[in-house]
Amino acid sequence: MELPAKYNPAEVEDKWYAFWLKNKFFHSEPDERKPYTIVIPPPNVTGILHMGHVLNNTLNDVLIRKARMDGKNACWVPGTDHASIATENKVVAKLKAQGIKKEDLTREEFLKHAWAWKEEHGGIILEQLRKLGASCDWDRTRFTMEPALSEAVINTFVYFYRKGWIYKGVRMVNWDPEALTAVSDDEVIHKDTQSHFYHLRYYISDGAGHPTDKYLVIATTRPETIMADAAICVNPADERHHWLRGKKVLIPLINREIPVIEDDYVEMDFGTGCLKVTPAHDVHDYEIGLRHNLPVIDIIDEHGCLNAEAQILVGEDRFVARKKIVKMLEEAGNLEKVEEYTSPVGYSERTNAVIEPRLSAQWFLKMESLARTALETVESGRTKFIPEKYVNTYRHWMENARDWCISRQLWWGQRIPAYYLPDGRYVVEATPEAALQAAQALDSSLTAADLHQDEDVLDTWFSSWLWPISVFDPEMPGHPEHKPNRDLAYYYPTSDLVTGPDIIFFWVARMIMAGEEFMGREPFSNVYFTGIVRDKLGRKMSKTLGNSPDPLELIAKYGADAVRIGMLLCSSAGNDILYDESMIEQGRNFCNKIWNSYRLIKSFDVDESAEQSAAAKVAVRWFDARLSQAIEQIEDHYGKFRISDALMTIYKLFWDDFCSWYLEAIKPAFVDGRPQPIDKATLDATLSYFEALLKLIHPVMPFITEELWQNMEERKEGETILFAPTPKAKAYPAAAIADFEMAEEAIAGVRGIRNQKNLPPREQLALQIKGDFPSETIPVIEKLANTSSVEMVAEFGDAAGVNFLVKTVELFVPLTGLVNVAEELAKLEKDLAYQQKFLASVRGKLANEKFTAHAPAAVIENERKKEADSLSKIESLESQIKALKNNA
RNA sequence: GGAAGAUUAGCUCAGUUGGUUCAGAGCACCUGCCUUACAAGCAGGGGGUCGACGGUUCGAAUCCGCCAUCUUCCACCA
Repeated sequence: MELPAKYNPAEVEDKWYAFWLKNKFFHSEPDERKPYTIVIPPPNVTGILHMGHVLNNTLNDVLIRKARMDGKNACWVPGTDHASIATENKVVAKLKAQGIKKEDLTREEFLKHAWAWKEEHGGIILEQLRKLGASCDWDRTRFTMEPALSEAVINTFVYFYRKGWIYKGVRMVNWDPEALTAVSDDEVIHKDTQSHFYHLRYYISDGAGHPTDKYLVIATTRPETIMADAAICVNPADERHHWLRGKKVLIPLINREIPVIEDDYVEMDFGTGCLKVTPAHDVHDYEIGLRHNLPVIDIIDEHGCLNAEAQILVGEDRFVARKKIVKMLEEAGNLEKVEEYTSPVGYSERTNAVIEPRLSAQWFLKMESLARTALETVESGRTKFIPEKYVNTYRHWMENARDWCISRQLWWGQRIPAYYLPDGRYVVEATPEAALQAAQALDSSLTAADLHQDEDVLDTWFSSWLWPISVFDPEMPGHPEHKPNRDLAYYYPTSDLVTGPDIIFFWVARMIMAGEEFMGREPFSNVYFTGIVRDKLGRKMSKTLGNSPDPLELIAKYGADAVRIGMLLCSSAGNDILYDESMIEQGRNFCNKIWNSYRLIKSFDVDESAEQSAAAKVAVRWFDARLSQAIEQIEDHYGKFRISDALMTIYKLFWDDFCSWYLEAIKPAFVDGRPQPIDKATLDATLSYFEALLKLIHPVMPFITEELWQNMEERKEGETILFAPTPKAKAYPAAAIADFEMAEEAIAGVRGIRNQKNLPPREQLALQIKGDFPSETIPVIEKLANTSSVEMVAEFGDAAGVNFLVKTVELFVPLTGLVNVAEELAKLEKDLAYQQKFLASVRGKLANEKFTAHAPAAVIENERKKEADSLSKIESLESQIKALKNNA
């Protein structure tokens, strides 16, 4: 079959992926081999593939394919996350577009819509991962809200509740008025926001609720909350305000009387030194309120609008109310001044709504003990972080972990298994039946209809923290006495986790907690943190900027292998990825290079009786060694998770060493316009090298390698490169590599002269070598430098020509009539000057007694060698200069 | 405000315990080539005071101090 001159990925990718699937090559079952396990960071069930996924899953796939070829039982478990807030938002938006309001639906009706949405959009992203070549065990696909995994979540809740670590409490939470739910501290993003600082006058009350003419001034950014004020607070040490002791002041506009109190919390030099205390709408104010027994007056409803408690502006949105009340205050004479002010404001990570601190009843999980254990897991090195710097971040968070607010006021998610009795007491049980039984133990007259389940669902992370356990054995979480099933016993702990540092607390830390709690050990050995994919200007990829390319379009345009290469080329661990499409072009070019090298090899005619040429013999000896050397380097890189370095090593091995040097050296010559046949020994060696290279690059480029590997020879039914063992390094003679490098430099020297002198490539040159040179490599030099003769000589004679050095060996190309003596002299003298300076510095070092006294022997030895080399080079340069002058 | 990390070629990054001729790689760039696998290619080439200053040392890109700039994380003074 004739191979086209360009590799066409579209034709081969689907074919081989289907072949892999049909043969269930990705499927893993426990056996006697060593397991290598990865659980996918589950993408949002309704998400679509973006560049971050491409990076993450390419890395995952490289690791899993490498492990598979290393003979391990590789298992990559895929799945999706129900992503409660994100998904519920999408469903609400979709319903809104259809004119349906969530509030008009019952919980059951809404969930029906949500499940329908999930059925329609869920799993798209998993299909997309196949295009990328991800070798997931699709038979093991999981979903965090599938029945078994939901049960695991509920059991976990019950478990921690019984343990006394889950409690219900009224707390100031971060309220997202758009998603209508509390979100955790970690889901709030603080951004500096331009706003105003309003200075307001509060008049002192005469004791009967009437203003006197004395007043104090407070500064606030939130004038719309004054109706919820419970006090004015000053620092007890602030003498400016001592006259206010025991006084009461009137809230502007509504004239409610509140006391002036004193608390150290107030900074004297900030604002006016007077703080309005609004316990219902500010975390710190709430704490001051607790200390001083202040009433909590809640004037903002769940949508962020003022409620009846506010008395004025009832029903207005908080930001509208702010504008209106400023005007009202101004008219009433209470507005002293307005300053421009930039302050940090919390935004919801999900909806970008301004977070409203709000008091509400929520469920919490105590973190103290879990965090302590999980910190030890990482500090002891049982779980390693790559790069290591994230251990610091992790430690800091773990040492300051606050209790985890696990309830969310949503419907899409696992509903909290707390059941309320009519009298307000509640029971926590895994099922309604168990709950009824428990409730009847409290009050035997109760029936199922009397119980009311908590309306809230659990934070999504409360299910994904079980992921490395629940994907294998969902009965394990919450049941420490349960005996792990076969899968869990075999695959847990997983090997490596590849994820972004942005979810180190959300997910990584909590998986470690759950792993330690339920399995008694870490969930993974290594966590490889990728960077964030940015555009080439360093900006985050976002829909609004439109700087996020569609990975599927890229795959269609360049091929999946090229996209994978492109992502890996610009990614080193822990650094952000500045994505640039030219990287993917480079990947495509590499595919093409591999493709064409194969076309060349395939074009060889073999002559069984032919002798191996001298050049081929040298090249084979060298590449054999070079391959082993490169394999050692590649393994070393993989071992340190330096994936892009491993890739670059293979890339150069393939392109530079194999194509540019080896193939050029063994390529049969043309005689009378026809290529000569190649000898069998060389062809066999070449094919074995090519196959080794395919195997080495397969984890990164699965498609083209399978295509060519299958094309190389007739393979058995169901045979695949996926399980071909990773090539192993053999012991090799270092001299084979060093010798060939000398030849490479000699060739490059001749080519350089040709280039400089504008000599046509066809014109043959002569070459003379003086010194200790590996003469067996001469046939390669003759071939690749296009020389008519290469001789080892004792002296160069007196012909005109150009000299150059390889290490300390002198080489000479006679070039009668083409040499510009002045130019050559200048060049030589420049080299000489450099060498003399270099020699002087080396000798200076050696003459320094402190150096010879302190430096290790090896270093001194090396300096002496430098000195000798330099001397010999100087001698050679001087003789060249002399010869050139004589010649002129 | 606190912490961590970064700063090396035009760009993205390596550079391990201070010592090989150590200042590197890939891309980009420049010059010459449509040479019989590949112009998505071949051959050759230029390019950096290792952020600034000071210190330790026989010797510093590497260790220490300080400053500058950038990134991220944590906290939020109304």
